[in-house]
Amino acid sequence: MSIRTRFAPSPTGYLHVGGARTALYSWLFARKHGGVFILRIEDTDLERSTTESVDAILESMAWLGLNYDEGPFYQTQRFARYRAVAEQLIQEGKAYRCYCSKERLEALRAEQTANKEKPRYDGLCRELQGTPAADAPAVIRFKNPQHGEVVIDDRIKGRVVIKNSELDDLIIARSDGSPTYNFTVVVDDWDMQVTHVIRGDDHLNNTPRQINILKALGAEPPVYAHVPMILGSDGQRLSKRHGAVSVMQYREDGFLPEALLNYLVRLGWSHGDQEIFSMDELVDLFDISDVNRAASAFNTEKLLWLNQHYIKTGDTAHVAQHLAWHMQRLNIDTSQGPDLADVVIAQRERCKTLVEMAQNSRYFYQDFAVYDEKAATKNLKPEIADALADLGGMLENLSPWTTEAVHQLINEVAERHALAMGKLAQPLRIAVTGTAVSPPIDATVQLIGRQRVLNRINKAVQYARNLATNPVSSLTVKDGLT
RNA sequence: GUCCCCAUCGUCUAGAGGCCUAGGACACUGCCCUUUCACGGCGGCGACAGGGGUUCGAAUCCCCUUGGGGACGCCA
Repeated sequence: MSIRTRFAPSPTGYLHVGGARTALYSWLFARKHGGVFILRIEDTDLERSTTESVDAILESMAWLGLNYDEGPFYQTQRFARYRAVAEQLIQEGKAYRCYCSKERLEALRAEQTANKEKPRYDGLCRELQGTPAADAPAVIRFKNPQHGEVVIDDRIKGRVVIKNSELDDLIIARSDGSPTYNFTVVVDDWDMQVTHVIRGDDHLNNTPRQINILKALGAEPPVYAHVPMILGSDGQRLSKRHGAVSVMQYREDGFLPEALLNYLVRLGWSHGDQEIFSMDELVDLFDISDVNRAASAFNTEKLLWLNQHYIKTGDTAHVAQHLAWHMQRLNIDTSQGPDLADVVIAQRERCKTLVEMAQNSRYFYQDFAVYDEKAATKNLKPEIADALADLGGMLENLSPWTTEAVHQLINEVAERHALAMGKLAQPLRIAVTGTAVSPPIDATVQLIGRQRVLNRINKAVQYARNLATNPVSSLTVKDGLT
């Protein structure tokens, strides 16, 4: 029998990193065994489910590259099926209608809590004889076994035993007829022939109930693997106050999907000392039973390091493609200027995120109106004006326009003016980029292009000379640059 | 409160009784490289939660304590 796994998010929000990791583990496990990966949308909570959330989840999965073989299936489209199974359970005496009011249940819970007991349904309607008014509102409860125990041979947690006396008769259908989570999961995993349920360990407690229902249906329970949760950097449950938690937020913050994936897979799983994994390697090396049992804290610093690694070593065209998305978000038109792949090559060693790269690459495509004040004051002094002007003149006729030629020219001009390389390079950097930080100056000049460089040098010469007579008002370049 | 799960550097982890005076990675930090910022190279700092057992020998097995996390809904 071939392996079938599923990822079953509820569309009540975006896809967060914990869900993404669970999806990744399920996906990897299916791929490793040549199995099937199913996507199922658990939208039975009509109040909180939204189509926006569905879209966000689908978009996140696509961005991560976690493709599914079947689905997405929507539980809201399977209500008839759940209803039929619930009726069948009633017919077989394995479930019953419960007429207890919410008020009664609340009072029961309050009493049990006061007595320091675990709040549970007391089974009042379990043995109810005869039917109250036909239209009396009723929920359907599953008749959970009252004795014995349930054994889960979890692939991650190991053997977990729960006494049936700890469980109660859970509601499988609400009074409006809609099915509840623990029931839909069971019916779906059964119908979809899921062989391995890989999910967050917050569901470990639900598992014995689900196994009991499965058994009542005469179904063979799947193999379970409960993956530990991801905590925030402070060891607390991950939430918005920890910063980014949604997959799409990481996209917006300038992360590459392969970096996020690599980070997530290593959170709770490892293969010796190896840190960097390609997806192909993961499909080969990953095994769900190697996942750690303990929860782990999300650490953005390490993600950043991985991101930079992939920016630095990835295929430039690939990185450029992702960079283009960010350039567009910053409204930077990249049609007039250097090839983005060349910008990636120039910038890749000094950026941890693509947002950083995009922001620091503006000057390749757009003119700037002001200099970084500190840098300009320090470097664009009157005494450098002549050398800069000289360099501008030389650049005007430089041929060929290559990084090497630019480099050589800067050296020559520096020498002619008795300046150390850096004494000319830094003013030039401010002149052409407006800031004190950029890729190597020769490559920067080459990429910006001759015309823009000449214009900017002219402005800088003006600025530097002006500084001598009017140090305060000349802090900005008034006319702007072309 | 009851039940369930968990416990190695700040963080992610290696470790499946002797190979461990506990290894790697991120972060931090010292030096080198260097036209800026970086990249890179070589070092440093830094952990087996505590207590009992079992054993010739325990980070590794067992028990207790402590500390985290989860579940206990007509949410999923």
